[in-house]
Amino acid sequence: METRELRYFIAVAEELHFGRAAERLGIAQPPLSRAIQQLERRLGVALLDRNSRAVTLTEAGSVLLREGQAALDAVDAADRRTRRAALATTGHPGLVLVTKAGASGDLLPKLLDAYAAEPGAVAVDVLLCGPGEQERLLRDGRADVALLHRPFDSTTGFDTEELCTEEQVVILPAGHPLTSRAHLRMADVTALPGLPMPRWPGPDGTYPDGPGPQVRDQAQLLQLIALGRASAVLPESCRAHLRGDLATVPVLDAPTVTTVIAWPPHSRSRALAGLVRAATGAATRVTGPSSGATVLGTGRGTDR
Amino acid sequence: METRELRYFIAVAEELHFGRAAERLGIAQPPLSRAIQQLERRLGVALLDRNSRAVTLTEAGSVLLREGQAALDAVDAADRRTRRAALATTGHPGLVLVTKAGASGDLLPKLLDAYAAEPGAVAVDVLLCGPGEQERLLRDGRADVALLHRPFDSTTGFDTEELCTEEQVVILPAGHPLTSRAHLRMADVTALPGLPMPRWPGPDGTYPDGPGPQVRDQAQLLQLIALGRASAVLPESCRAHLRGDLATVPVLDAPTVTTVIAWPPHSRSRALAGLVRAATGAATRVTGPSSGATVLGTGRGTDR
DNA sequence: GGGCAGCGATACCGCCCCGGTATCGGCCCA
DNA sequence: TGGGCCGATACCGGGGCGGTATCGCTGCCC
Repeated sequence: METRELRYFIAVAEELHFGRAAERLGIAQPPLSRAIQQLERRLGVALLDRNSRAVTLTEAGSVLLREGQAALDAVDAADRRTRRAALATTGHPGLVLVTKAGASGDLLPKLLDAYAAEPGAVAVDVLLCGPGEQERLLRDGRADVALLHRPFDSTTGFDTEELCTEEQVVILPAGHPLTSRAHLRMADVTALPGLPMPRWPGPDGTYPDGPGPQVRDQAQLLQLIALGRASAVLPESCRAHLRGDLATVPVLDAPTVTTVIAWPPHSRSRALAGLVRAATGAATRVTGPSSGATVLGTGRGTDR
Repeated sequence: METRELRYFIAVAEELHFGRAAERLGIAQPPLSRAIQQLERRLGVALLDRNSRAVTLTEAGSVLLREGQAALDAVDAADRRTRRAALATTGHPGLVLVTKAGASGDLLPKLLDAYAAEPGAVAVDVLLCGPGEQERLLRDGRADVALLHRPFDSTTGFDTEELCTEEQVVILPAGHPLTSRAHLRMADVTALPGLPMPRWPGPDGTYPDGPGPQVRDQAQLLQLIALGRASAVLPESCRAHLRGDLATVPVLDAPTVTTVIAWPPHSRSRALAGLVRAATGAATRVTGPSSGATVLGTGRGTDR
């Protein structure tokens, strides 16, 4: 199976329309029809049902859609990481680290400084993105390593190393009555009158229905809170860079947030290994030597 | 980048010899040379150093070797799983479960029975393989789901669900002096005179240097132990089907073995989800409802 | 109900690219 | 210095890819 065939099939499977898929691919419709037929013939599998007037996926077709997307991501990753590895010897962007905008406020600079101080360190580009986008970037090679936050981000499919854990606090407008309290519970803050929790976009970029303002990043969120239009529960480290018109109160029963460093399990480059080592070192220095940073490697036993 | 180019490059990168790589690929050498040159030109990256008389990988080349192998595995997986999905509607092998030969003696039949009893269950093929092979099979689509045993198997890159945990025992020839002991420690069994631990093949199929007989599977191992040529530490569940000429003694400080069910994180087919559900159910019934089987899903939070 | 529009399939054609054979050029070794 | 090994180059033939033109089918609408 060639990647060209996969790209073609995925375009048709997503559009469910040969004409639009061909346009998206920048080719004419007849070669696309023929390519899909060839793919089906070579696989010996019907991928699409063409009851004229409607194209639908068969069971096998939806399997190929999911698996093919993963495969194309892997091919893209190979391309991008190879290019980056070549540039790293002469130019700059040796590694790309991705994290959510606004998160890990003080950990990230410490981590970067610690790695930069290592011998043989390469330049690290930092990529900031919205929630839920990191996994995709890591999978298709636009990033090499990510800072993820359990339990909000899924870490499945990646190697991870824990860096630190923290409690969460609720962010409120300065002067809000609840800011006088020493601590709160989730039940106190989930349905604050006039201060709904915001809505974040899903993986497809659309917003779920419901109350609360739509936000894309943390800056938007904080501004809305300062305006008295929303509230939010965030890891306590966000207090370090908070604006003066906001206040925080610990939330006792909010889930603990664990920051982990994550990377694709097969790509154990020298540069990446160094960054991970620097990260765990920096984290132990932040949180104290006895917490954070699990050291147990991922080595296979010599046994069964 | 086309999969043909990737296959060609990987062949050359592994052989480090254009002639042999071409032979392995079933083509002549000149088209192969040209294809690699085109690939390098299109990427704008030198992948190989040809100091006549020796071909070596550049830094970028070794990145492409690793990433390309992962990408080709993903493409192969897409191919195989699509074919299997199509056959499942009419024919037999709906899911392929892989586990190490000899392991999970009583859990596996319970799991299969529990799943077969579910409505809409598809046929499950069971594939037995040697240690360390399961991850590869899962990655390239020859299997859909695996039973892995931490800490021996690496679970990185997969979604997992814990099924059960067990202590380990040492397997000795019946009549060995130590069999009279109620329990032992690792220090007692690592260097038994005349009964060395066996050597298992590495990922590349070769055996590490050192003492001890070479074994490929559990049957070979048990026969060697019965002959008084080896000893081994295995999970206690292996006692269920042990031959009469072998004896076991618990090893108190051997690492606890956790059996997990693992699958590629992106392939959440209906059939697979059913099998995982049946597996966790069967495991809770085996180990008691309060242990085993973590229920916490991998869902992304709506928050960041 | 017949014309029409939309959509995928088919037919045919030209060109590029892949793979093959023959050969060259450099290097090590005898 | 000649021979052998190995990768690169030159050149050729065929298959496949992509393009245009057209067909066949099916709802829809006047």
